[in-house]
Amino acid sequence: MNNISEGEMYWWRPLEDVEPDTRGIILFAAYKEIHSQGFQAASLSNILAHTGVTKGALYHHFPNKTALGYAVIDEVIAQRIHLSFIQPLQHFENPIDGFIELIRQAGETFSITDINLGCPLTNLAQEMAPIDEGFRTRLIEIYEEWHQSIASVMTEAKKSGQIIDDVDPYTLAVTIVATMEGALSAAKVAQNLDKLYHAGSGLIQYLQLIRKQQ
Amino acid sequence: MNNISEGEMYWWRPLEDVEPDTRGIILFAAYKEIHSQGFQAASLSNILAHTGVTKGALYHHFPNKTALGYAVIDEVIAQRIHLSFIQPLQHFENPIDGFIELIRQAGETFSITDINLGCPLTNLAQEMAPIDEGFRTRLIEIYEEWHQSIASVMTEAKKSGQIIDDVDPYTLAVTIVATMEGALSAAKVAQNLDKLYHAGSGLIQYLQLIRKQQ
DNA sequence: TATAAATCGTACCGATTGGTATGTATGGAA
DNA sequence: TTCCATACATACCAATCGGTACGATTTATA
Repeated sequence: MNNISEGEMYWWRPLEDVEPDTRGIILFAAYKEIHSQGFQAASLSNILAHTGVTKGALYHHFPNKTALGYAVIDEVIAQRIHLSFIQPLQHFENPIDGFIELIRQAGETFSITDINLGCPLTNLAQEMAPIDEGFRTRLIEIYEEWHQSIASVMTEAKKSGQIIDDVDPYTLAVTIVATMEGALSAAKVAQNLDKLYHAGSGLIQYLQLIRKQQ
Repeated sequence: MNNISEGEMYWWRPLEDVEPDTRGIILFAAYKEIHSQGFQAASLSNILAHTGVTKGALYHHFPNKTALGYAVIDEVIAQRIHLSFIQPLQHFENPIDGFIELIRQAGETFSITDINLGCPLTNLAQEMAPIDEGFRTRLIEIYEEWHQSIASVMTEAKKSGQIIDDVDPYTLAVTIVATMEGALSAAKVAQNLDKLYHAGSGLIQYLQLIRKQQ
């Protein structure tokens, strides 16, 4: 019931403790570098310096910087969004309660480091969507899956009479994600959690208001 | 009432038709370059190539690239946010109706170019807030003014019994801005206006629900 | 008109960038 | 043992970056 296992929300931490091969080392170092610096400002030299891997190894596993960026999305970011925000939806018995709990947990689980770095998905989307179509298609795919997952949960909730009739599930899904991302964005700029709490409780109020009273 | 004069919403267009001096030419070219490329990726050479101004002129008016970026915020972006989003609030006689109209007009006024480029405030905030404190302080100042303006309007609306009691004006303000920015962000990635409409109507529904029925 | 200050133009610089060329070490298949 | 692909390591490259030095020219002031 609405549980998120500990630590999954932390964006910069490795998800698994298996000893990674060279490719995996590069990939996660690139993820961290891109997350903190952005893709364009991400320096291959920095990645190599942090890992001890040489440039020859990097260009053996990835044809160029762009391909490395694509791999980071496909093999790191997509997985994290799925694990932290999409999978938990499936365990909701009541989506309104579930979302409220999800938002509350996010407020508690996010560290100030996470806030300052921002959501890796939003960061990359904002930076790279207008510039590179390969990035954009990969990123909208993640967003679309997220939207659809929320929408389907809300459709079920509507059928079972948990939320009021004049709510379009997909519209609600897009709105929820937009507000959550806007909240994280505001917190990132302010460098504290207050804005996150405010926008979070505003979103919770919205959710409470669309709940059908019986 | 609730009118936004035409064109003000368009982000890349000059606001006034006065013949600008060299400094003004550089400033607006820098604004466009930064808006489309981001600050770090913004190339001084590009700005010079687009304007015909030489590097000597640029470094006569601005000590370095960072100072140019600060000036763009102080003298271009702040003005635009104020004109497009803060000033219109003052003419609301009913803030709920006003906001709904503001959102509707935004949906009609924004061009696809505006959407693809994204909100200049959000773009800079996301990119530069974690990196440069000078950028960050300038940007949160704009956000804070925006939040406070909405909050004060909502406080009045609450006093006059237009919105329900269990609404905190400042919380509402942060939520509205977060949702609007998240909506623009989503539309930017999707490169179409659908997501903007969805998140917009979701926000409108929220505003309708906090309206006090009499 | 003389002088100083403001406003540029041009040429150059060191640093960093992503990318490449080429060498070497290793491990399994024939 | 021979062979060959995989997996690196090292050295180098052209391009671009922000920034500076300094000369030239225009404008304001006295």
